[in-house]
Amino acid sequence: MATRIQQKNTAAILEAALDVFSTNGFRGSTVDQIARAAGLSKPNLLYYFPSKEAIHTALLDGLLEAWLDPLRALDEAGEPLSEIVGYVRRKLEMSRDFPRESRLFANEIIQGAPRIAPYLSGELKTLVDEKSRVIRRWVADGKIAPVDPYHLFFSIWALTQHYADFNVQVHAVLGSEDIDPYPDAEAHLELMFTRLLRP
Amino acid sequence: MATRIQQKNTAAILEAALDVFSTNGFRGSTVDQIARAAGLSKPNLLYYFPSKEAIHTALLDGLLEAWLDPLRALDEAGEPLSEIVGYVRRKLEMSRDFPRESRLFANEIIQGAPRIAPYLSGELKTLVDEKSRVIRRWVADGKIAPVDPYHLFFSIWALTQHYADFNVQVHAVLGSEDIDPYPDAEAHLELMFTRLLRP
DNA sequence: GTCGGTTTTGACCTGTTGGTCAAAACAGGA
DNA sequence: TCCTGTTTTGACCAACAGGTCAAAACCGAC
Repeated sequence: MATRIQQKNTAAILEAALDVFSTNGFRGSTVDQIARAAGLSKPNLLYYFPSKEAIHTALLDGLLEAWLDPLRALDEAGEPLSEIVGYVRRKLEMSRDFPRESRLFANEIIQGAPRIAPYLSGELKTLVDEKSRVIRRWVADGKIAPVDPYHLFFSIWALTQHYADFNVQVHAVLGSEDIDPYPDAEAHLELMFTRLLRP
Repeated sequence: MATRIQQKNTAAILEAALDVFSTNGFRGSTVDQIARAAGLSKPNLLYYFPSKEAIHTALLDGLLEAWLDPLRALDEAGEPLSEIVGYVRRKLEMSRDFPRESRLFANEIIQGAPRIAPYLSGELKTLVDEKSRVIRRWVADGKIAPVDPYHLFFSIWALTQHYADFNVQVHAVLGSEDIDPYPDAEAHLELMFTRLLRP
């Protein structure tokens, strides 16, 4: 249905918008900014998306879907500790490979989640509830040390997303733009959760 | 020097601005919004602060000072594990008692720290470098388990600030606006760092 | 090449925003 | 009470932002 030009331009717009929205927030971004970054004129951009809001929504919709995948992959049948550490690793990889998406999400939540509150208390909560039961079962079976499953998940999110959302601070404190904090971060997080959960 | 009226109004403005900036970011906030929240007219507000930028700067300056205090209190002469757990506890209390300040800071960092980059690689880095040496000494003396000091601090910041910055998500996932997540959070974090650092 | 649909653009409109200014209202001490 | 400095305000401005529109440019099938 969509022509080649349409595909190319909508992709360019979403790419540019991700850049702009993730560093300036929704209200802090302008349509002109996005248009320039996408190499289009403002009216031309508005030919592809009816409004600034629509671009933002399109980005969020795409993001929220992908956001849950790593947690979905947490397998009750697997070896508990390595399942959880694997989840941590996947989340950290997402932080490294998609930092703009992480910041887009963070911006949204910090500002009170005006547009994604239903998602949080809907899909997200449902999935977390479900996986929390898995964690509890593992604890009950003595396969991992006792832990509050909800705060376990909060910890994982906080720790992994920190490296994307606060990367400016991480680099400033480490003292060099050039070193890659992720290898050390991965080792550190693996250590943390292993020590926490080892029965 | 300042009259009673001046004191009252500048205080009201800063209080209102903290509310507005922390939930909307700098560009997302308007002077009118702040003025209304402070119970003043816009020109009246601009009689006390020369510009929107000036209000924001005043807030950040006040914040950055207080931000370092809990870390400064980390005492090399104390008992290592309880010093670190104490630091975690202080940071978590700040998250609970000053969530708007935390979000103001988070907004700033996420958006690339345009106005506080010097602080990050200056005062903050200096202090972290210093305290990292303390951590390393504790590790070398076998008083705590081996750990990367920088990533230890990142972990503490990420975990504690998460409860302020992402509190909407925390409450959505926990399922009720009314329960206070902090008691459980504190227990969880104490457990985490104890298990991580116990020699 | 021509023709229909697609894509692009310049000009424009409306509401908002940060900020100014001169004048009015309001202290409160002499 | 009056007088001087402080505080407050309504009216205003220029820049900017989101969005519209009609016309122009462009494309690919015939």
